[in-house]
Amino acid sequence: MSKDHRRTTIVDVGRHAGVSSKTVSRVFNGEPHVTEDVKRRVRAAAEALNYHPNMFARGLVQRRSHLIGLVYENPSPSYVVDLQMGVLHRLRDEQYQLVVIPVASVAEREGEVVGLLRSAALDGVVLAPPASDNLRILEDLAAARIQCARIAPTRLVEAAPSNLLDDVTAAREVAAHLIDLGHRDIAIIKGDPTHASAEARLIGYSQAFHAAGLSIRLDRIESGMFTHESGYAAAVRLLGQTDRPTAILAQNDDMAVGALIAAREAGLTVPGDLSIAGFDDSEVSRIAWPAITTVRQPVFEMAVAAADMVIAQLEGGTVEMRREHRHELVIRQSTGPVPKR
Amino acid sequence: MSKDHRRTTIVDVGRHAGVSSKTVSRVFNGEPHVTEDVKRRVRAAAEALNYHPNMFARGLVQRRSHLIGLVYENPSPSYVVDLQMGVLHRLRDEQYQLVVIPVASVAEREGEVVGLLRSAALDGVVLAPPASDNLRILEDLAAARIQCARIAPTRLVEAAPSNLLDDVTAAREVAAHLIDLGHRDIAIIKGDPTHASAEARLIGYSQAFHAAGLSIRLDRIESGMFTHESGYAAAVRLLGQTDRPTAILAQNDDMAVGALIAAREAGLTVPGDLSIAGFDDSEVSRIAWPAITTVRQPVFEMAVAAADMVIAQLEGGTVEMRREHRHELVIRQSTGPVPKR
DNA sequence: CTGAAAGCGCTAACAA
DNA sequence: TTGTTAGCGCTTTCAG
Repeated sequence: MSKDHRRTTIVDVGRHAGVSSKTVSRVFNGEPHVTEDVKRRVRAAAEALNYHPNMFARGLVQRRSHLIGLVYENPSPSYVVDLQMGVLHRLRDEQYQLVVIPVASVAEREGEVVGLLRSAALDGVVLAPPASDNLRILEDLAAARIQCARIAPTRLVEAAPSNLLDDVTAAREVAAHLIDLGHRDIAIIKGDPTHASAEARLIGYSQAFHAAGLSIRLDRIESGMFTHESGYAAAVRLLGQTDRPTAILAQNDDMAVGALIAAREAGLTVPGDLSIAGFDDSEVSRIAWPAITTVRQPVFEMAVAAADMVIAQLEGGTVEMRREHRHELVIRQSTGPVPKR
Repeated sequence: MSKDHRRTTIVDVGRHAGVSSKTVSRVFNGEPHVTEDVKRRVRAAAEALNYHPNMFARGLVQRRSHLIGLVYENPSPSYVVDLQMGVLHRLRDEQYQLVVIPVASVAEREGEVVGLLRSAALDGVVLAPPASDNLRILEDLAAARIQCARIAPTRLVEAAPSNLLDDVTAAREVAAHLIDLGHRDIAIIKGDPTHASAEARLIGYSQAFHAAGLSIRLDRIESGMFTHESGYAAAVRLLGQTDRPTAILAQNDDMAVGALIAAREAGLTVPGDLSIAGFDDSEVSRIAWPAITTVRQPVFEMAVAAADMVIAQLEGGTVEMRREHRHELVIRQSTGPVPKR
């Protein structure tokens, strides 16, 4: 009755079409040396029998799953969305599917990550920060022969195909923008310290400060985690002080929005009383009011390029080992001249 | 040299541990009747040989990929994020991976969807709207023996495990809220008409209008696509008229935010000159300024429950066939009393 | 241009 | 408690 009647296989299709199973295989793999007539008959038979190739059997011999992973940590939803959309954009109309691999804390479980990828039989992965900077993961990946491409790594750039971004310069530019507006007392909300970009951006800020002859005050640096809430909390701490800064540099847009809300609750107008700048140019920076001054990071484009690099490796084409992406200062309404005393 | 030296298999592990391959298989599958000592030896051997099970071989005999798909259309990023986070939350620490299957237009390619799932060898899928309402897809899924669970379907509720939401009542409640505030001229921005919820919400609105003795004006209904931009465009059309409405009901939060921006550009204050309400309670509704009055749709919880239903089917447990989820009117700052003449 | 045989790495069913 | 045998459905040789 409910006996699991065997799925239809290439053998069935072959019999139905009057050819051998191997010929059916040839047709389905687009191999040459098959008569048009045979092709047609095989296709018709497959259609009639509702045949669908079995990925396991195929994968077992070819060692290919046609699955590509995207490894990321979770902090900023808007960043993750851009990332995914980029990879999916490149994968569209391509014979690959995307498996999402969120990792709670790459730093804490670097040893397990590749095991996970391996057990999912992924052909390749796109590594977003901070996994893209993790040496252990790169090594394990190589050992497991899983192809990869990296998004915004900050070191070991030659180790694997990389999509680079000049975080330091970008950070310097936003900071310089605030300084140009006359700000001298600028606070910083740092991102998750396990992400190398947190350090890189801090360096960029400090270069701008230095160039303007400003000294960096450590008590003006608060730590966040790239999340909305952490940005809010950090801003509350900064604005609670009696001598509050006149501007805040947040290391991403989500934290900048958090700071914006904290400022609003503290009765401060932005940018009248306080200027706020973010980083990323994610959707929230445009939706917020006032819209947030930020640095555009071409996340979508980097994700497209990374997916492209993975596919190129898989298909054996020529692989671009590094690609530089350009940032861009985006001045919106959240930054303005320093308030007069 | 670069000869692809054979991967290590259970046979190798068995030899190394002095047992048969079947015993190794037993250990790796946690089957009973294996001595502790043997287990230990096998584990050690596997470790020493850096053995990793081959998913293809396993899948070939067990017919299981341990892959679960999430099928959705693309309109609202915040909705998709909640959806994914919910499914991933349930899958965490579970032996399943998530494959994301964005479909540009379910209506246009309903015939291809299941073929796609099939070729990715998915064990089960979570269907988000509008796929969750698509009969053809449900049928194909059944034929392909792919388990599924649905998010917010509006019909054929018995056809497959469903997570239900009372869209009509929810819509009626937001509309009633505006009417209570004194609004009599309320415009509507509809969502994508291929999503059944667009119709359901419109009906809810109209019931509230009717109960208040208001007639629904067709020229006050604009069509959007659930996207930010479409909401903006629709609002521009509505506000361009000389006798503009005093309130707007947008069928989701992204479109509400679009309307908010259009209002701002038109020099209108919200809610002073114009009230705006959304739908979903997605993150943007909280971030926007003023924060948007909306109806909370427990997307995350529905996604968790749907993933749970899929897993239950896969593991052969008892499967909940329907689960009702509660909405909640969330009043924020974007709605207020009707402006005085 | 097409087919036959062998085997990918694993587990189900049975035997010992 | 452990091992043996026989495939799962496909592709890779190698012959015809």
